[in-house]
Amino acid sequence: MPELPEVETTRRGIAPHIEGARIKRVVVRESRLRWPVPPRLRELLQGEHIVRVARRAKYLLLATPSGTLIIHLGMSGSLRLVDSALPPGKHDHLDLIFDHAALRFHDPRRFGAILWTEDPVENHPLLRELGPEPLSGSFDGERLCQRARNRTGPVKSLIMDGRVVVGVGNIYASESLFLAGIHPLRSCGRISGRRYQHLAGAIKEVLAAAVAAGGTTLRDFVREDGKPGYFAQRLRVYGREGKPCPVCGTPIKKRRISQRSTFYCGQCQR
DNA sequence: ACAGTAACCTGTTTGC
DNA sequence: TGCAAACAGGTTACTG
Repeated sequence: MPELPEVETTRRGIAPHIEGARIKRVVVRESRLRWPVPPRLRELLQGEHIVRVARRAKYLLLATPSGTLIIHLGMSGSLRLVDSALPPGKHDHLDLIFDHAALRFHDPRRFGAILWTEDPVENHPLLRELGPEPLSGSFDGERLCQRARNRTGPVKSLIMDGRVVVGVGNIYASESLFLAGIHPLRSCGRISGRRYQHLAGAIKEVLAAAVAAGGTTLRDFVREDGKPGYFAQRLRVYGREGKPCPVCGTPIKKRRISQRSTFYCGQCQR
């Protein structure tokens, strides 16, 4: 589910409600997520207050004075702000209960994660090797070009590699390549520097537009208030197999590239 | 060192 | 209609 725009949408939704708020209680109903929820999380968080809600790649970082709660939404996770009296539903695995509301973590597939660290969060093993933020100045065509050297394999895999650039998942990879006019199967080494600049620009453009629309809801992504994101209506190729390319009308193709469905226009993308 | 892929889960859709 | 297989937005850990 959630790629960078969905995680950023969630961050923006919850931050104003929980920054500065004190955690009254922690309820863990299911600790078997991607990794076990830390057994001592209740004691660690009880009475702490949230200093800041940040995001790195697809990780949400809830900073407290004693450490940082790291939340990943996996494929099917979402966070909602609810009345703490609202009875939990199926797959509502964890609540952080504040005075005025509860932050509720919901994740049917349990690929998500909730972790705790007391070290500087950027040193955490999961965050340490990550590439630049796509919407920051440290990501550009030159970086893509550099990381494409000595690399074989399709360009789609390059832009989905978190060590190259973070936040680009399966939907936005297809969308960015369409916008840049590059075929997803094109080999990394067979793309000019100029085209890599276009691609970097396309990634920024697509992600920024998706953030502005509140993310993409395909089936189960919801924002903190339970509403969907509206970028699905603006997808040009993803999920549109057989439908006309919005630019040239040629039917959109679908292929599997390293086990992931990939959508593109065989006419516009070379 | 790198690239490809199996594995982690549940729910929904597709195909026979 | 029913059942099984395929597939779904992510990422690590393994294999070769």
